[in-house]
Amino acid sequence: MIAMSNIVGANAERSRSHNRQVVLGRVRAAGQTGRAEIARGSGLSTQAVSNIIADLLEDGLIAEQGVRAGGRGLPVVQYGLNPSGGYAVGVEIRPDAIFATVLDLCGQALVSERQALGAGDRDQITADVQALTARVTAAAGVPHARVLGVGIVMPGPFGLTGLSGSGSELLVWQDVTPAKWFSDALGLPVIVENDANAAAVAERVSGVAQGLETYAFLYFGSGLGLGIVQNGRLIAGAYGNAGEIGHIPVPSAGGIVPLEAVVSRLSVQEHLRAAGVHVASGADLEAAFAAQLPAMTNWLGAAAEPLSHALTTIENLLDPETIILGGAMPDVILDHLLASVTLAERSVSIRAARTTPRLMRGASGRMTATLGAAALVINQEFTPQIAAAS
Amino acid sequence: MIAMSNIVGANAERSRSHNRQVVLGRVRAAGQTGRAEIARGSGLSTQAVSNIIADLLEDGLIAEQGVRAGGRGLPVVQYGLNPSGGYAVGVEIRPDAIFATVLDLCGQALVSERQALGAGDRDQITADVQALTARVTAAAGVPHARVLGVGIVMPGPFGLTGLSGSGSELLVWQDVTPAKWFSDALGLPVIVENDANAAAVAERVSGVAQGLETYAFLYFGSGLGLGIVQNGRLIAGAYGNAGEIGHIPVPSAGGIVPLEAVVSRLSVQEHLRAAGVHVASGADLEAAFAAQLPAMTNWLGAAAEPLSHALTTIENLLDPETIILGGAMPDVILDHLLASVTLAERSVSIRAARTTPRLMRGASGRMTATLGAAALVINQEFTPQIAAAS
DNA sequence: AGGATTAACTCAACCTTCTTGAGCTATCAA
DNA sequence: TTGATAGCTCAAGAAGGTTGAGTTAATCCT
Repeated sequence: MIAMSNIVGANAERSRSHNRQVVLGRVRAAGQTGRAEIARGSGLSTQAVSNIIADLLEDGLIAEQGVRAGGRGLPVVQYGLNPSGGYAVGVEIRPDAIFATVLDLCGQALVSERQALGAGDRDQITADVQALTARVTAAAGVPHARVLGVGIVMPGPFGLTGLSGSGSELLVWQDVTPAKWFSDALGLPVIVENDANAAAVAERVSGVAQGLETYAFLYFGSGLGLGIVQNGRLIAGAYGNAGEIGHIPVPSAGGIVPLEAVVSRLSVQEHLRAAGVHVASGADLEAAFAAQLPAMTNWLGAAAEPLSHALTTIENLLDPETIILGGAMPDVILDHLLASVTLAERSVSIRAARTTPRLMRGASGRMTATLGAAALVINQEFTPQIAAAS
Repeated sequence: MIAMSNIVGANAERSRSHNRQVVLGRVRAAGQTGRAEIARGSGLSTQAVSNIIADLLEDGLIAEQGVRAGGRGLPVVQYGLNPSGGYAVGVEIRPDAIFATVLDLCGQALVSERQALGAGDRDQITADVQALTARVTAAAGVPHARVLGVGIVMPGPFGLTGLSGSGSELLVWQDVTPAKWFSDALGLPVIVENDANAAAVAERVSGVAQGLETYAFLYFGSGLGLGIVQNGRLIAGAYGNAGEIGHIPVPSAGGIVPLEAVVSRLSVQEHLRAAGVHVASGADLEAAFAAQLPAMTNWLGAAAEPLSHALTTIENLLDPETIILGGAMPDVILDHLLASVTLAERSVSIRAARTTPRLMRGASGRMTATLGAAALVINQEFTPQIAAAS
């Protein structure tokens, strides 16, 4: 009668899988660590950790990294992640092209490729994704058995919502679950997410959010999205469309507009076009910024206030450790926005013992969504699954 | 080196506890159900479910509720929650008084009491909470062994933040974890939350959010708070202060103000006071509304737009199944607000197949936070814990 | 009406995984 | 050199879920 989320019971096998991820997660978090330390931190017995370590060594996911003497007692045999123990493929499907990349277990990018997208029909896209996946794994010299999975990024929102039309290219997927579809086509586990969520996870796997469990990523795509991470997990919303921050109302020039009407790549492009400047690429934007074109300066000035309001809203609604800005916007422009916003003086994010800044720029650059697609897979290796919705 | 959330490894015992909660959760969700149905839904074997059912029967948490024939095969032996199998105490600490209530396992309130609060020092409060807890359980005739735990509600935000001063009475707790403190004092498991979060859970246990997994509760307290539930779990933020929606900037009368400056109980009280009307209680507010005092009408008119913007923000950031309005505000006023807001025409919450309204009024009335305190305990019985932060 | 089919549930043996406690070993401190 | 400390392994044990055969009570079909 009442729907229930797909929470699943535990058994010995699932416990082991869960514990494997717990152990792997602690190895990653610590950098280098020994059995006893993991056992203390995870609530498992030393013996259990020992057995799992043996498993992980055999699978090549971790490697012995010397011995730490330091204190009293038997020295610690240390283990760390083995970057070549597993790889993830990230695929980003944009309207005009597909990007793909390969990440190792430590989040290092090995190769990245781009392929123009022809007709937008589903079978063609599927074939292109298959071909590109094969190409990047071959180029990286990664054996198929070592590929942990494929992350795929498509712009949201998902399903039929009041925002459809802005995400219209998604309509071709509506009779099948994209993750299932691609998993069948590729013969690998597949995770599908929107660009903002992927970008958020990218920063956790190899960017400025390493070690953070709760934060938000404000992603400049065609519009504006927010990837929300709480306790290391993405907040999806009831229908997978959480984080559509582009549509929140903000004050601008005396009126109220959707945030992405004044803070987004499309918005700056239109602003420049109205002034007779045509920008197509990120380089064009960077040039316009460097030249201090009045249209660019105006746009930046107009963006600061609505952006500040959005940041205040994020801070007070989500209480993140930090907010990260990134995506398809040149770093210099992101830095300028970072410097020009006013962070609220009344906010739950003001605390004496802060260790991270309230606002940061993402480290992954323009490929952040593609990297994030792969990072979703890597991140899942470290994120225990029992009791989590799938 | 990198902090890690307290995710814990699984073992046989913890698996059993997890599975118990899964089974109990399914019994609750279904109302009445049999072993095989639970097994199918939970990924456990019939035998495992059978053993757990036997446990739950012995503990009195469920009871046999007849047999369902219907289809082919052996008729289903059905089980449902046994309301008298377990109870939860809810305590709400307000600046001037303490409220307490007892809820049975089905979320039914048995007794509620109030006690004036004298000096605000910690030991006095603790003694008062102890006394009141003993009083309500005695009044409800609940044996100590059947009390599952105590939920305690104190106004947020927690810790030292940029909002301190508004929640200054919390400062007395800062050298000790309140949950640990009260747990030691009461000899029972204790959950501490803020009022908005408790109210959100109250609606899930016995209000309009039954069966919902992802929603938000906009709580009128002294200020304004938002309880955010995702997949049946509260979103706390990095420091437990998520949902401080009162501080998000909204447009009002041409300017930008914090939401709770125009939409909150304090705001309406000040608005009326400025017009010479003194309101102290909810009944006073109701009278002012019934009398259609101009000050009240003005306030309602002025509240609609900022509230609408806040709702649009919630919808697009969190993609909830619904947003619930409730708390310390008379139902008639909440209903008026519900009717007067304009829900955005561009929102991820617009979908063809909606089964719940986008906006609802809470069912728990003015005691919602106290009930919610107890509901936190009840809710925990049904929420699997492995892999969840504590 | 009566056998076939279906589905829920139980029983008992088995399997996986974690825990426990004894024992070994390498380091530091006295 | 000896004792204390702490990491780690070994082997036995315990907890709990799974499996497959068997029982029971309905409906379906001839």
